[in-house]
Amino acid sequence: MTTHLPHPHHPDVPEEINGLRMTRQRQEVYRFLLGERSHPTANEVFMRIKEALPHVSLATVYNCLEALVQHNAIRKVNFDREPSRYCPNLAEHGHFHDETTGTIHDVKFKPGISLADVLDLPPNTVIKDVEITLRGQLT
Amino acid sequence: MTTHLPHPHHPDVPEEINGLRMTRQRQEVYRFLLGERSHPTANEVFMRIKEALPHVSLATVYNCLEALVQHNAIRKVNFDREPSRYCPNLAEHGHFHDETTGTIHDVKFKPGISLADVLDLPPNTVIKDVEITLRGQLT
DNA sequence: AATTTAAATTAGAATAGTTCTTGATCCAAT
DNA sequence: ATTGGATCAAGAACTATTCTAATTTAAATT
Repeated sequence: MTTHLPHPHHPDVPEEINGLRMTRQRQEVYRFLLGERSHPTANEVFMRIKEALPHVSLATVYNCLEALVQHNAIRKVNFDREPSRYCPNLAEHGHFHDETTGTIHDVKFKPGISLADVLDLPPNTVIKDVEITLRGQLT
Repeated sequence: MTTHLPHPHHPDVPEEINGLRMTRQRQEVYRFLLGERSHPTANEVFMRIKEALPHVSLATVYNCLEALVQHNAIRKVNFDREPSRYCPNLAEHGHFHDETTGTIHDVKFKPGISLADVLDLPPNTVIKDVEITLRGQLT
């Protein structure tokens, strides 16, 4: 089944991102993530965009998220084996998981610091992706 | 069903680790991990220790691994949402995932470096656990 | 040494996030 | 308008892990 909804113009979301055609569903997913700092799960995205697209399916949300990740529009973030979360912050950063509240906060690097300065990497290593996760409490 | 196997003395594995009684199953799991640098999954541990304990169950392997993690005898390591892997290296270190071969290498910090020197942590943050994952290629 | 009690183990069922399948629908280009 | 490839929807399938219930083991006590 399809939505048969009009395809309104969303001036804040372009027609295309890094070569990915922005369908109505992808727009809603992306637009919601842009306004969220809470690193929502696929299911949370699903629940939220159903308000705008009542017939959207969870599989489509997964498809949209995966497409956006593949085209470097968003990042997928994992904590242990909890449900994956999605993050529109493309700058290199880590994630602090506050165990008291369950909330997740982006953590920036101090200016001028690169991971290679810190880690004893094997020679001839090409790093394509870095993930830094911190767990603890805000007191 | 039970093994009815004798409980041989393994001089390289103590009777107790950090207050955790080392049953035969826990000994086999722990001993195998100590000799492995490949960060095996629960299933890989299971397949391997079946040679010594033919009647061991996968649930028991999960129980043993969890008990060892809880008592700080080993570490649980996650890459995205792939099956969890287990690591006997207790020193603070990261993991480099070589995408070409699929192998995982421990990565040490450069001496004298602490994460707090590198990250812009919010004030009043108590860090209980850090996980650093790198993905890339060895050329 | 027998009894009691708690912990550990096992086998299989249950769970949950994610992926897959299939058919329908949309969209761009002819 | 038609065609062909991409996208979507609904639900089934998959899989790593956890849970349940029953059994067995080990430790503590008599």
